[in-house]
Amino acid sequence: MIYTKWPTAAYSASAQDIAPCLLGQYLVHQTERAVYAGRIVETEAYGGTYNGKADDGSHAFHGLTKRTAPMFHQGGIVYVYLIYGMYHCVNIVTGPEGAGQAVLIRAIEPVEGIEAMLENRHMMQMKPKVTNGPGKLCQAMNITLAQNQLDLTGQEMFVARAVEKQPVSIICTPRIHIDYAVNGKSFPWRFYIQHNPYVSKA
DNA sequence: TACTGGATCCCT
DNA sequence: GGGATCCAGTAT
Repeated sequence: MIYTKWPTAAYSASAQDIAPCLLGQYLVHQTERAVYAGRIVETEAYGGTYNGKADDGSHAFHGLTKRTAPMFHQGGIVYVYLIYGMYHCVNIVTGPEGAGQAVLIRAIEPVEGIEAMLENRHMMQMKPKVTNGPGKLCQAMNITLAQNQLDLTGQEMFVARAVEKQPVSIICTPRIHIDYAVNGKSFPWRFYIQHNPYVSKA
């Protein structure tokens, strides 16, 4: 499959603006073993402010640290982190240098490399649970800390344009699993494609 | 040097 | 509803 890569300029806007734009686009990870590609169906924006309140649900809220450094990079790189000691989450860094913003990819619909995805997930047949969650899609697409800070203008990982054959409805809700965030808990920064079976539950 | 808890997942 | 599993961040 031929993919048209997003240009650097596409990552200069804020996370909350880019998060819904990523829906329907392809996330591609090219490895020696397989080319993984998935249609992004669910995202969450992190960082910045909403109604004048800082996003205390973001890793960037406490400032630049060793772990969160990629979030403060200029938009257009990947931020991968280890969660609960056993899973990984992949984010698209956005905005100008120092902004501390990123879009978490919460779910994808497998497009290419499906056999390898099933192997990575130890599953025998295609089901939504293969990639309907941030940890699941990373395991399926073999995304680990080895991919942290990758430049999205490179060949290994990138976002590709996709033309939607039919218009899709985008739903906007508060984000998931950030009850610890006093302010950010209610920010309407989760976006997903309505009725898509690969969207995570909750 | 010790402690705490998490942008999750899976099984019970 | 709870356990797995480990490291960054924070407190001693």
